[in-house]
Amino acid sequence: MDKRERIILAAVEVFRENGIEKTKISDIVKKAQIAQGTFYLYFPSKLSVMPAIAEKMAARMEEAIRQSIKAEQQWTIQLQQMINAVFTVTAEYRDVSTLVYSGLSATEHVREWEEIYKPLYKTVASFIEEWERAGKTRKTDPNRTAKLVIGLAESAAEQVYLFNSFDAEEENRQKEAALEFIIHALQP
Amino acid sequence: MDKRERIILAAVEVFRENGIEKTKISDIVKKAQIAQGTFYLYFPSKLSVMPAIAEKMAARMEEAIRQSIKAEQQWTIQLQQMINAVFTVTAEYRDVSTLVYSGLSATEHVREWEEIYKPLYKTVASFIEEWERAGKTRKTDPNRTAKLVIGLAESAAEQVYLFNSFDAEEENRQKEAALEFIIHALQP
Amino acid sequence: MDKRERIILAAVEVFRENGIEKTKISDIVKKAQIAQGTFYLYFPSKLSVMPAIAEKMAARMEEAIRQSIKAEQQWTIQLQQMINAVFTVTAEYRDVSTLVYSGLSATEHVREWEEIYKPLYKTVASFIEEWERAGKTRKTDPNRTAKLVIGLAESAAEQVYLFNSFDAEEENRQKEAALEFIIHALQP
Amino acid sequence: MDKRERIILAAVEVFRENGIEKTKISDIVKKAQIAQGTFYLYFPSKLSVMPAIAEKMAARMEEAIRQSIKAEQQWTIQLQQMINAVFTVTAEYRDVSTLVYSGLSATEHVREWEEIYKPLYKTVASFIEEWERAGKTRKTDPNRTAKLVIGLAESAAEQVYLFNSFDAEEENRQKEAALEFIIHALQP
DNA sequence: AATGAATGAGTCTTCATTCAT
DNA sequence: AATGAATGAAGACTCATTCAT
Repeated sequence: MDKRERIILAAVEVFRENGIEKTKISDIVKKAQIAQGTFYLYFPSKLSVMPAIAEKMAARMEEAIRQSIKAEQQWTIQLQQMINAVFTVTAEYRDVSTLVYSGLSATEHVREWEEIYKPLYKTVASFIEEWERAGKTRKTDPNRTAKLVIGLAESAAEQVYLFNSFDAEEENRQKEAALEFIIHALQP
Repeated sequence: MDKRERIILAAVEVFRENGIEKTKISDIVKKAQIAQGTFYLYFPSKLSVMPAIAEKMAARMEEAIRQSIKAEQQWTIQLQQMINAVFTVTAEYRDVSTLVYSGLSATEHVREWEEIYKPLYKTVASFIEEWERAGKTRKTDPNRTAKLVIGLAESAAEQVYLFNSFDAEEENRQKEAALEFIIHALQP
Repeated sequence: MDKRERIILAAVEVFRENGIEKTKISDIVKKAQIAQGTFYLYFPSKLSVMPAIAEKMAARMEEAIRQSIKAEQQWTIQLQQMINAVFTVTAEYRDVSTLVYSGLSATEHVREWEEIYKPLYKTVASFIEEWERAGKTRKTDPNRTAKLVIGLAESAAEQVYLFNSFDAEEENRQKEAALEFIIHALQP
Repeated sequence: MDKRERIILAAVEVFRENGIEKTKISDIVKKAQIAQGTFYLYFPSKLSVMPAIAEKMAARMEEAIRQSIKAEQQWTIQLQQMINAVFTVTAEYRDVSTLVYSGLSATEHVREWEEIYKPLYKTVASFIEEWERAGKTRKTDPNRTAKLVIGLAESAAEQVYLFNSFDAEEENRQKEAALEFIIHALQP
């Protein structure tokens, strides 16, 4: 596999296991099964892997949303799928998501964040637009609303995954609460 | 000023300037104008300053909310004040809020997070409870809703302060969007 | 152009720009526009390029002296030409001359130094011999004197080129002083 | 002893033993009997010790000259003492002198070179001035002549110490040749 | 309680060298 | 002969932590 890809995947794993602070580049290369020096052919530092991880995470979320939603479904079902997707990917990247976030803001990469999230926002916005056009939900600025929805869902997911030792029941209650919250927020 | 206090304030500044990763204890003590060794009289490590920062931030938010809200106001006005407070404190702590968040999660301090946020959540929950009891808003689990509301407001605020060079107009539009979103989410 | 030649020329440039210590083989090959591995087909190490550079430099100096001096000229004019030649080539190789010098001495290539300078010394010595034989200058050991003369001229040149931002006036004064110094040193 | 001093002395020894290229900072600190990190409290890099060494060397030479010369001696004896001093110190710092020289030029410290040599030049110039005033030697620009004299003496010394395995006889012949050369160069 | 020079283990980072193409 | 991606040993450098003052 492509070395760059290997590094990113390994970094995600290692960051998750040890946290950013405690992660050594030597850990990453060990997991990626490449030589120490090879890392520096692709990334200049530990933190510079962050944008690449964020990109993967956002892409994953965008894809998860797009794939799980079917055109013929009710909008509330579609919204539910959306929330499920956000929860799933957030779970997958748990700890890491926050770390990535702070890893980005700690560097000069903040600007890239928006760029990275753009496709995700766009996909969600287009669904919301569709709902509004069909009169299912109230008129809003779909782009702004998309950001709010994703922000809310992520925040809800993080509250579950970050602070509670995993608890499927709690996870479901949180999903439901978020769903209900957003449904009410959007319905006409 | 009290040395502990000086350290916390200095840490906030330095974390903001350099990010957690790149912040050295020597940076903090330099900014705090104390000796290297003195740091250890108050904190055992760089990250252990985090809970103290988070505490300050959450307390300020809680206080800002409590102080800006008056009992006789309409619930939507109260909600608006709430959002204003969240935006104000998030702005004040901008980047740092994320850093604190991940700084906490990177260590064993995660548990403290909930403890720290509890008063804030409680205050907001009590307002929501009030609204629900008065029939202004629909019945929910006030505690869970409080978390969703704060999570949404923080997320909305971060989107403004982190990525856009400051823009008062945009800030207002974002506040308004969040307000409207939550009003619809909560109204009966 | 011949790759070996390209490497030598590139090395001179890079050594001058960065100094020996900071020069990487990767810098040399980049400047020479050849592949990293190609370097090793011609030289076993960075420092082993030194003798080749020194050789070029000494050869140029020797040639410059031989070509600029005409048999029928007065000995003082011949000496002046000699000094001019040393100054010209030293300027051309400025800093590098010192670097080469120390680059050679830093390794086991020291022995080669004398070998390399031998033709230059020999040429100068033969002129001095000629002057002495003709009774123009006092009797000395021509070989030893040749080394002193070249050493003095080089040292004088380095003082001009290394430390002063270029200054034609100063250059001339220095040449003149060196000339006068040597004339007095040699005249009967 | 002062740590900075310890580092400089150790560096001279180690540079001499291994050459600059092969010298590790760990070697220097080992010889200086200080911790690795302590080095960086005084010098930012290996090469930045160079100016300090050069300073010591120049100071040593200046002092050796000043101390070995007595006012009542003949000027030729004084000159001889001068040459002896240059030879002695050059021998003491042999290899190192060239390395220091190139170490300086390899960095941005070239400018410092003149600053460092200034006292030495000044001392020699004042002797030459004295000789000229007393009518012992011909009128010149004493400062420029001082540089030529030192340059010649150093160059002569290096030719002995750098390339020949030590040979007392050769050393004396070289000293004598240099002395005679300069005497002729300066006498009226 | 406060200091800050000194420490050295722990990492990062470089870069000469190799080797499959 | 030429290439240049990959290697990993070697060293540079950092920085949390200590402790004598």
